[in-house]
Amino acid sequence: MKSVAEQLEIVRRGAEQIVPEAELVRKLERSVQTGRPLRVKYGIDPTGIDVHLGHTVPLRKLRVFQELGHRAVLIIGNYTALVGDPSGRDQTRARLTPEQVAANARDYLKQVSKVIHIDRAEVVHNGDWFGKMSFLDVLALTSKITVQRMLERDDFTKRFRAEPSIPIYLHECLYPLMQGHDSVAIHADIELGGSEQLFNLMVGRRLQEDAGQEPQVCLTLPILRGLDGERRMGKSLGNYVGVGDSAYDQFAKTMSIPDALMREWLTLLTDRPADEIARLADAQATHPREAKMTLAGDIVRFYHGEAAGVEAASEWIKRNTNKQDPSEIPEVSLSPAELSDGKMPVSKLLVALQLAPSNKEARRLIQGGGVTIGPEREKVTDVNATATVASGLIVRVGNRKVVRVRVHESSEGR
RNA sequence: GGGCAGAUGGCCGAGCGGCCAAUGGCACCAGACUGUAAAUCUGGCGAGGUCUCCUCUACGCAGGUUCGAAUCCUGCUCUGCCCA
Repeated sequence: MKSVAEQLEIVRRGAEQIVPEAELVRKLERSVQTGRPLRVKYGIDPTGIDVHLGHTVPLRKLRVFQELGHRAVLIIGNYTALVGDPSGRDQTRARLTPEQVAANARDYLKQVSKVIHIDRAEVVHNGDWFGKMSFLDVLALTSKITVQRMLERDDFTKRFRAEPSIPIYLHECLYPLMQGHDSVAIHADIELGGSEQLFNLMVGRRLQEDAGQEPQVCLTLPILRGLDGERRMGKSLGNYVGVGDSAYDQFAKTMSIPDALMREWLTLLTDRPADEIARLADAQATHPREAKMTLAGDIVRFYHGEAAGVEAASEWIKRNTNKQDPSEIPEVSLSPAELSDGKMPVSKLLVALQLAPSNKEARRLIQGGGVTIGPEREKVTDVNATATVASGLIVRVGNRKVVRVRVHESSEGR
């Protein structure tokens, strides 16, 4: 086991706040002396499907604790998911049905296992204890916190003060209590969370103290900003890189982030040491494109392995720097019945190939000069143009969407 | 329970009887530039068509007034504020 000082340094990396840090030191000291690992809690609510890089920031920290010999306790918030955490939101979350939650939870675990050592983690569902609570138990829990305290929460305050104010439902106020109670249930030593979670984490401390437990240390991590470099990474914002994305997608998406975001991503998503990150993030020392490729490579390697990282990089160069067609062009089948005399209007072709959502949109794309056809990349300029269509014909919209046509040989339905 | 205000396209937000598929901003798509970065510029941004024009659907829901409604009236649903 590493020394307290060493552990502290590793744990601190990228962390936003550790409250109170002195207690963390004490817990680590005791752990080193007794050889007993700390219980590090991280909870997720199975509300969506895609785990993205934003989620991996705390998950990576959890992994770090595992590698230092501590115990990861992963809480699947199957019960809290029914409430919906208001944190970091300015709106009420949609509530899910228990069936959806169960399905999501399974999916989550699979994805999460790409980041943490799942076989060494303790996985618990908070429905196990919340499902058994009586109304009296709930009342006891709610009597532990005042409305005033609840309103201290930044997001509640904002919603309360907004003009016109945004509704805050009572069940949302229960969320922090539930999350806090989880800490009591599992005897957490440390709880990880995004920086917007601080309030919830602190409630955990309070409830643990109340229950006669040693309160947990709260470790918050910055909220990762998404591809747009502005807003937090999120599925609903469409600015995310999923851990389940293909190697190429992860690479390409990472390459599209604003330069200003690189330092943040390097710090939170890679294991590179601080001095190296400083060098990579300095445009004088490293060409930003090279730095970004290093970052993208790191990310892809983590999820897809060494070979995939190299391949994604060369594919990216091929497509973007050299402006060539991708190595693998998806094929789309076309029935001969759609052709007349082996031809069809280009606008309809785009719709049939699902390169445009509607005929109208297809025409706009042609007008905009975004449509090219064939190996010579002949630009289609006439909205009413007709193309001779045969298997193997390559159709492009913009620089990203490319499709190869395949015309069925037989007109038999299949 | 009562009073007042509000609900408009992915979001914000104008319009307040015809010229409204609805000003503007954001987001998004395509083009130029480029490092698929940023910034900037151009065009587009409900759907269908025989596509310089026509048709359909749409301004919370359901009715009504009118030659004509996002705009007026009635009821309903939801939200905020105030009072009880």
